Amino acid sequence: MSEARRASSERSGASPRRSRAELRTELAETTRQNILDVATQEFADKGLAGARIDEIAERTDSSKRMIYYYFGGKDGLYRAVLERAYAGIRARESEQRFDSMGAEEALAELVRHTFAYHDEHPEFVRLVMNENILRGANMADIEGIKARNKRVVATIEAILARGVAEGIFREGIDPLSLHLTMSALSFYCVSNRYTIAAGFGFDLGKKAVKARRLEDIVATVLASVRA
Amino acid sequence: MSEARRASSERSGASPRRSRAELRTELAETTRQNILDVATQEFADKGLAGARIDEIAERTDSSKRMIYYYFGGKDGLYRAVLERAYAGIRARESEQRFDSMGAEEALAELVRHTFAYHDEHPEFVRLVMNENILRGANMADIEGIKARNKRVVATIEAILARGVAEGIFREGIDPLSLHLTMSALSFYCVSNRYTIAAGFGFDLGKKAVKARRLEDIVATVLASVRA
Amino acid sequence: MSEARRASSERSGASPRRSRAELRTELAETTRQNILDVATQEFADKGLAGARIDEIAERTDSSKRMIYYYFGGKDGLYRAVLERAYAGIRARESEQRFDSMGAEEALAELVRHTFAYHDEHPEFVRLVMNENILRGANMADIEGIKARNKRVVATIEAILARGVAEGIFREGIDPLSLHLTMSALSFYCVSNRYTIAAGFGFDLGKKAVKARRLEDIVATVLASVRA
Amino acid sequence: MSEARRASSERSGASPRRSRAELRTELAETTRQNILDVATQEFADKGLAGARIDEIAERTDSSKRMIYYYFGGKDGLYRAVLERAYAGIRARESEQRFDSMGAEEALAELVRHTFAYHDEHPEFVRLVMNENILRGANMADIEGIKARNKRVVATIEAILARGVAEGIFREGIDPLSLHLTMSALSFYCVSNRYTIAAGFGFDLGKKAVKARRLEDIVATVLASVRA
DNA sequence: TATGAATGAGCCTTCATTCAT
DNA sequence: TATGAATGAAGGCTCATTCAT
Repeated sequence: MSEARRASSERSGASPRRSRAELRTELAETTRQNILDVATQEFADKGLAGARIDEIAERTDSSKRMIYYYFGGKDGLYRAVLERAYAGIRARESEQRFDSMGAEEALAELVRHTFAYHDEHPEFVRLVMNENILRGANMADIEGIKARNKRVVATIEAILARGVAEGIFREGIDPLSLHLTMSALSFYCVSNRYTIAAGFGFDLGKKAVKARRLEDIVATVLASVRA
Repeated sequence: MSEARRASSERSGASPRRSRAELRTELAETTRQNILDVATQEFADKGLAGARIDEIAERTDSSKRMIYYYFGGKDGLYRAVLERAYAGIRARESEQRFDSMGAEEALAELVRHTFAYHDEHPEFVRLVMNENILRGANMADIEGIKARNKRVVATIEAILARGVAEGIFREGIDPLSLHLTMSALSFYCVSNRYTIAAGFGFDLGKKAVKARRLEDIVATVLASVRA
Repeated sequence: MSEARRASSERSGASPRRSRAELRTELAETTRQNILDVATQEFADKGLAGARIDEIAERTDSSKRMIYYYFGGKDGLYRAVLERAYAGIRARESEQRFDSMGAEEALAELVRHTFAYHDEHPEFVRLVMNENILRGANMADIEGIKARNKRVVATIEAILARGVAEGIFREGIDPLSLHLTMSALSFYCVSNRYTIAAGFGFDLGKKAVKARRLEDIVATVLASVRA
Repeated sequence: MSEARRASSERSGASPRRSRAELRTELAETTRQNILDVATQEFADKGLAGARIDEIAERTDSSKRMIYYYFGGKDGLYRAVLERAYAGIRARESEQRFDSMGAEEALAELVRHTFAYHDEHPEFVRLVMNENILRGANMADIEGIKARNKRVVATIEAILARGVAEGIFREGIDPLSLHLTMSALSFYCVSNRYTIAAGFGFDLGKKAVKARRLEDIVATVLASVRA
């Protein structure tokens, strides 16, 4: 049993008896996820145009035929990868709760969380970069993305409202604009890591460098909203 | 007369008499620049892997063979394009003078200038995105890039110092970190325009939207340095 | 049915039932051999640099793509061709038995056999010529070639020993040197056929001319070893 | 002044006064010879198909244009190279005199001379190999080659006749066949040097190995004619 | 479902050769 | 005569995709 399949089994638990149909479905799902895992790495690494179906297939536990069987082709696979990547960030963010904190603390936490997500998921960042290279050609196919984003903006809006009520935030701040600021500052640290390193000798891959930068980002965001 | 050739003629002036060798050299330079112009668009549009030599050649005033004659191959052409793109931003920034303004005004101007450069040169932004996809593989070949960046950081440092002297800026602000903030906020508006549009229904391609966003960015940067 | 496929069928015999995998493997082997057949002719005809992959592919029962699938590229194909050519001469020579004859008769037979092999396999001769033009760049990759040659030299050594025992051969003859003499005289008749024809009006392609030349070669070799 | 041109000047002597036309002719001849020198190396090294006009031009004291001016193209250059190579061996052999020696000594000398020429002119050997790969396509264009060869055969014939008169050689030996034997044994040591080295671990590039082989060849040839 | 074999279109590159000054 | 620039044809190779068993 391959590592991927074992991991999948554990994930799904080892319920003693399942029907054949169930097992088949689970196997198929395992195969799908395994392909998506590999494809995510490849597309994130080299972009859509640079990735190779053959290479993806080879690093998979299954075969090239399965890619076509499950995803129809390279583009379909890419779309599935992109969709799952967006689903990932959605899942995570929905877990977060900022209601119990003060507005400033909540906003700082949100910045830290945003930064961390980008930092821990460079493959997501790189997929988004690639999708922008493609001028967002596949974004329409992704369901629920606007809904999720609205929730994020609403979260920010709520925090801003609390801050205004607390008398510590300015009024009239556009929550979407603030979201873009937070995203831009987080995204850029990952997306442009290599040209920054080459251009400034400033390596954002290093933990300490990253931590310092994060604190500057938090300070910047907070400063931008303070009354 | 193609745009490229006209540009070249203007560049060289209209000196009444030139030697054969000079004319030949100029013609060659015209060809080179024309190829670079087209290649810049293509690489910016589709990335290194996605661009097609055939397509570049076709849109050129010369032929595919000339690309190999002057640039050795696809990679060589890409490197030349990247290098010229960085040379462009360097040339422009060196023209700027902020000495005559007050610190706050100077910083605001610098932000606006940075934003404008990115906005007016999406091909530069996209080339940098692509180069980051390639993990900066070709950055080492670009001369003078660190020197230019040091100058930019020095400019910021000077403004910060003036602001501290004027009593309006905080002390201890890292000029490189501030530069990254300014760059990130400007870069992101161009680089992630498409996923932002699809994800938020927020079109940063529109003039008014862009202007509003710029003012938020200026405000954010200023807020981050104020005493 | 193409010649290559028929040959393959005969080789594999006509066992009534085979598994799918076996059939697939056999089909693949047929394709491989067919490509090698055609490529052998082309490389022998025009050398490595002069041969054209397109032309080879066209004369094949399969396609250009398959050449890359099985052999990786032009060089890989050339190496496979060279290896099979050497394997061919090895297979044939191992069949020969000279033990039952007198030493002189055995040596004469060996010369005739060597001559005949070169005569009947001009493509082998021309491949070896080409490989020498390449300064033996691909010889290292060919397995078993030294072992085979040692056997050939050992055969000669045995014949020489018998001849000495019979009192008809001189002592102290180097078997490798004698092998080179036999090879040179045989090889040259094929390798230099065209310049000999043009230079002397002496056509070694004609049967009678060839036969006369062979007898001179046999006589020369025998004379060189006689006591 | 390039090395080649200087060498040429010295060769032609430094006669105090020459007309412009003479000088121009000499310069042209120098250019021609320089191109031929370089082309000989390249064609001998890589064969007609493997040699590159660009590379030849680059290693020349003049330019690519001159190759086309003087030789019409790649094929014309190749033919000129081949012709000059044959002219070279002709020039050298005509210097030889064997009349003053005994028949056996003369024959041995002729063998040694033949061997030495091949050994010292591997580029000639390799050009002939290549020409045979081309099936002698360019041999018809070479003038005087048959005449030269007749002279060589006549020389052998004369030596054989003397040997018969001396009572030491057999009657009825075909001088052309003997010439082929001598040529084959000499040619093969150079032409097949690389496959011999790889196949037998026997390096005919080494002086001592070569000398031993030469003595075997001399012995073989003499044995083949002895009464 | 799964696998190795096969495919055709198209990509990057190179070549011998000619042009323009 | 000489030189750098230019060219079209073709060469080697790779890609995403489909077939056959």
